[in-house]
Amino acid sequence: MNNSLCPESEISISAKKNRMIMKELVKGQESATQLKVLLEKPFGSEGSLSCQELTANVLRSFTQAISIINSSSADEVAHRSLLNSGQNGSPVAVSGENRSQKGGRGRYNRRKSAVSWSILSCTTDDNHVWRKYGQKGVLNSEFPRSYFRCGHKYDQGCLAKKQVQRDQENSNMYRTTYIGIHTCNATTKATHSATDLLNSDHDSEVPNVQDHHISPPSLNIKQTFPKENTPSDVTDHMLNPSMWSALKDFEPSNKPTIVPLMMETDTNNVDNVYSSQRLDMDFRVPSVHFGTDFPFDEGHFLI
DNA sequence: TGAATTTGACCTAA
DNA sequence: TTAGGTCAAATTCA
Repeated sequence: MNNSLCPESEISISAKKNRMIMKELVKGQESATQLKVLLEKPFGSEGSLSCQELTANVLRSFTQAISIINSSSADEVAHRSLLNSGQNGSPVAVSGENRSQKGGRGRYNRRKSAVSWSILSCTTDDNHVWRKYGQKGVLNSEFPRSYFRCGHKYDQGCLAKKQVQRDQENSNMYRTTYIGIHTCNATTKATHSATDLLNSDHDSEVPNVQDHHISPPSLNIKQTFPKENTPSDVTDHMLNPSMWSALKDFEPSNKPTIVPLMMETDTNNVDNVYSSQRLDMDFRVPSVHFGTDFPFDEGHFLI
């Protein structure tokens, strides 16, 4: 079996992924624009889509874009793993194997081995089907943390998970941490959203924000990469700067221009965050790692 | 009655 | 030792 990749195929796949990423980002932009229009309307005005639906669309577009970006990374890691396994490949402990006989429970791998990012939002809807598998109280937080796995874990082997917790500072908001990438191809709306589940707590006095439209939608997305991903690993899969140039130049009718704003970078260069402040929305775009030849000194985008 | 959620016990990593 | 994450039996829901 030949593991080597044809350079032409790589270019083709990369171009295709770039188009897919662009498509998702444009969809997110359109939803965000609709959201802006909706917010500027007098309260109670009818809209084609609700605030929550638009927020979910924006989130889904970015999630999909992240998935596409990181699928390249995952492919590369898997490829490297394959190559390395022939030399010094050591078996990785998998949850469920070598379990102790005590209650059928055993060791799980708690290492942060998948890409993760968190968002702060007034809704937890993201058009994925989630199954709740646990809830725990968290130290120094009055709100419990709920644990969800993808509803397609067993039928499609999707390992995506998320953790949802009410924000300590603003109990109307939910801090959702996504762990791992959806490998399932279904984005069917869950019959019961995570928000519903969280709001179903009997002792909860926080109203259901989905029903009351209390606060303007706010998304705060912060993406982190596993520590195994060195900066060089990450930059191997960065977006081509030309794509961002194209994105910057993309200006459909009635759509605001994308403008680079400020960039937040931490010292490890594995947890970069790009954000934008626009209108009354604090809207953070999942971090994307650029090469040193990236044309912008600043990396936030006004959508 | 099957599917989904809740919840306490169990386990790992720090 | 302990906080956080997961399991799985019990419970609830449709």
